[in-house]
Amino acid sequence: MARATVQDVARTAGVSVGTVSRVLNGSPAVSESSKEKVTAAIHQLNYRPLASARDLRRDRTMRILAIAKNLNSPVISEAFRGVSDAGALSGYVSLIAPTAGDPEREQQLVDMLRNGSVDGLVMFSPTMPDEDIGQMAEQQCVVQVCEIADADAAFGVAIDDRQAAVDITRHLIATGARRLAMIGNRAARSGRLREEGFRLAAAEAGMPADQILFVDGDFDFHTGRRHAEELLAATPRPDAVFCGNDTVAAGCVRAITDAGLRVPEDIAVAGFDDSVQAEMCVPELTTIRQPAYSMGRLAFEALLERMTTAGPHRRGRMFLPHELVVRDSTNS
Amino acid sequence: MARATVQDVARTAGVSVGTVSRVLNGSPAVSESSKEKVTAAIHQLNYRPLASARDLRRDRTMRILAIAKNLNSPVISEAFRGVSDAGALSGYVSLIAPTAGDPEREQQLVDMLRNGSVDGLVMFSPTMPDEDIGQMAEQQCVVQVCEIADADAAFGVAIDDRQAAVDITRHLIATGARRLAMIGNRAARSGRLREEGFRLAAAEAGMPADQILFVDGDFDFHTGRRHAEELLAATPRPDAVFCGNDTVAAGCVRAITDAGLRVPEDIAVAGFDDSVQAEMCVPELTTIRQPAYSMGRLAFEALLERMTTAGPHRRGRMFLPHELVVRDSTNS
DNA sequence: CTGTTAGCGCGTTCAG
DNA sequence: CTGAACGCGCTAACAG
Repeated sequence: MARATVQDVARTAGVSVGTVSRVLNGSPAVSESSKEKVTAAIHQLNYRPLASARDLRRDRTMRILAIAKNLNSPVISEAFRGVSDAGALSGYVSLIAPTAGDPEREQQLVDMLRNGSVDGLVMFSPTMPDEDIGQMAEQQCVVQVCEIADADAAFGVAIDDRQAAVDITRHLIATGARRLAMIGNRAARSGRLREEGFRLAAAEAGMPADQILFVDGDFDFHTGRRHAEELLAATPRPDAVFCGNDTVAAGCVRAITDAGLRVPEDIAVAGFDDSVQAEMCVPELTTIRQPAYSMGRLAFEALLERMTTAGPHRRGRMFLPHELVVRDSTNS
Repeated sequence: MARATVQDVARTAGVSVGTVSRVLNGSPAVSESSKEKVTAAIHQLNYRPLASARDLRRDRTMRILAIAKNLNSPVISEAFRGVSDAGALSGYVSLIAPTAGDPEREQQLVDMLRNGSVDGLVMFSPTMPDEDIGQMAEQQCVVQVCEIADADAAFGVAIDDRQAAVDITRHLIATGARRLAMIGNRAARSGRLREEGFRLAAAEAGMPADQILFVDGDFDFHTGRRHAEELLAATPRPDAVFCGNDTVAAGCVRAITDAGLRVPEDIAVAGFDDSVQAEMCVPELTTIRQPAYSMGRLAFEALLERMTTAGPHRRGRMFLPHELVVRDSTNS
């Protein structure tokens, strides 16, 4: 049997399509008896309003799309949960899609906003240049989470990555670190900010910039492990390593341990994100906790504002407080 | 400025909407000069066809939706990558959404197929009863990956979880295990199958069923850790633990190590999935590798068949080969 | 309270 | 090769 339409429902219920539509949309202007007949017919025909027809008519979809580089990141999936829960309260369905860092795929997903496949966009780890995001944010319903582009028109919520890096680096220094190193990720904006903070805190403590080791890589375990091996070979050997995230830190700890050295006695290690990796690691990682869920909720609120109200919208960055979590991978 | 339509494009290009539409859809029956004028107008007006209107007219969306309990699972995200890549080759955009195990949210997402928001569904970890899936698979474009319902009309691709569990349990036994234990997850179908295989292999080796320890929990680190602590308190203490997945195994290893025992000398531990956790763990985990990416690709192929051809479709289960990966968490 | 009707923007006949 | 016109399924405005 083919798909039922409002027409079919109206016919079987013995009413007009207008009445069916009113029942469907919860209009109060329907008699009890009509409502019953329509409800029965809907049930009998197993009818569902066709999304595309409804969307076309209403000029909105009640769907939003989140775009991220990958879905494995605990921070992203937690933030998306916040987006999703907040969205559900306002009747929105939240979808997500990974780009794998491919600009073409990202563009295709972003186009879903432009062509009206979704009402709004939440961008987690954009590949496109800042200007493009700024231009998009000028008129479109887009918000950013975690990674915020340098664009005036855009709105984004994140933690202050630079300050968080300052905080955790200060902790390393306060607990005895003299020769600092960092395994970072310059491909990510947050990675660059963390590097900035790291260097700021080091300079503040009077450490000569040319004695600071820095290696660049991805946010993954193998990166951490391999790059830590490089650092171990340096002379003088660093006595503290700040890693761009917990997974990298876990790789770093692994390399140090495999080399027969102790964490934190020989080398202290700090991570970032307070993901489950931080607790899985031995020793457990000192790290920075991000309020990811709240970030997601707040991002949706801002997006909702853009989707439902005209005129100028909230702009700029919203920073949420982070928290230094001290565990056993650093000295006390 | 308001959104441009085909009308606007036609007007600026000095042609009819039909011609615009033909250009848009790559029809060969358009003169070169018309095509140029239309292309220029599209560019000038920054025009994009409205998805809902196009979907309504064409009666398809070229979008598919994957539904999973959560997005953090490495197997799921890898399988989704397979779906996504295969889908892209056929022009489909793949989206994914987590249910967090909430049946209501799952239903809402499944409804997106029924109301035509997407053309097809890939189900990873269904909450709904098997009959519902079977009924849905009867007429709808749905395929399953990893977790396959007991329903004739459905199609799904996975590994043979039971056999994989048999394989890895045999390995434990062959390398000296005498008192087996398992930390499983009966909430998941795959978890139940792995338990079956585990018990099968144990029985095959002549181990009395009442001497086999089993504890039930989620597929996460804390479950593994907490339940391993229980197992350590048992008398006699198990000398091998098969865990429902790698993350649980990592928790298990952690509890054993914290208790001052050695893995694998005192207690061997086996995981499942060959996720990155297996390599992060110390010692690295013996585990079962799933061809997740291929599973995703094949699932999409089957889905495509359902979406594009009428009549009866492929049914039943498709099992892909798994692989026992022996590392240091078990004896040799 | 209800029925009728006019589009939403697009793809696709069917004439020419 | 092109234009005109219809209708996809639905909601909302209007008339009763």
